[in-house]
Amino acid sequence: MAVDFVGIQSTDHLLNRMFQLLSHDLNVSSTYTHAVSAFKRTGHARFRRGPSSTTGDTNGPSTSSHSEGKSRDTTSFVQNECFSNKSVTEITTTTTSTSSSSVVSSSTGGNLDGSVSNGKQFSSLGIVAPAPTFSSRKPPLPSTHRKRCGADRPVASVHGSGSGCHCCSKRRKTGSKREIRRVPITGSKITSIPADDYSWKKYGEKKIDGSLYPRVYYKCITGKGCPARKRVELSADDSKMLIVTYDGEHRHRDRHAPVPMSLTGVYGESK
DNA sequence: CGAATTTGACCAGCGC
DNA sequence: GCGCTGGTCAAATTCG
Repeated sequence: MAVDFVGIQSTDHLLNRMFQLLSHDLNVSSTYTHAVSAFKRTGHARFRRGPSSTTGDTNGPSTSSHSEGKSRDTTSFVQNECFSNKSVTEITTTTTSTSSSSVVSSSTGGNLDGSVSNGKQFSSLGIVAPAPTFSSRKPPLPSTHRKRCGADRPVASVHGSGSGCHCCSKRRKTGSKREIRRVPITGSKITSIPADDYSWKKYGEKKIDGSLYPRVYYKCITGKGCPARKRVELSADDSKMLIVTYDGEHRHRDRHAPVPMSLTGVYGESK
């Protein structure tokens, strides 16, 4: 579905426009409104301040540089719906590739996602509302800042997978356990996101080529060093369905995080 | 101040 | 071999 954004001149305008389009599709008007409100008011770092030099940068995204060459990268968006435990279509596969054709295996009430933080975390999943890109953000990091894949590269400390450096283990692993679930978007309140069996921390979000919706990445923080990951995205062929892909196996005994749900998120991860 | 989230940048796998 | 793209990192930001 190609969306023509020509003529959109402000963030509000853009949001409204998106709202109109999406309301058509999803019939989520009230929820979306709610979401937008939340989006505007709450959450951490939802909006970033522009560079200090941008006093009164009402021009919005300085067309300039912001994404330019790499516009494909992350895009912020607004969540509109929450998810219900009911009728979760669970598609389980243990695959070796990335695609997701699959077979329905069961429906467990398993929740999908967002288990971590009372829905805050889910602010990102759902309807895409192209971000109010207010600033150009931080300047490029010095090349020396980044860890490099090489002999001197630290072993995946954050990932905790303990196997290889962070980047060497990040791509399309073949043979790794993968489970794909399709979950309907049926909720009515963005704050009533069901808890998952595990605690997850969002660590990234990416606009996927060919998809209207960004993909959100989570890592398991239930157990220290657990390599399990999951990705959440809206189904391309059915905007009312979410696709939750679990990657890797959990390496801990407890299914639930040993921390109060209110303390979800980064737990023990050091910077 | 710590926790949670956002998001630009980086990097390697993969397709052509 | 090169370019594209998905996956990840981590600084920046905001809120409780």
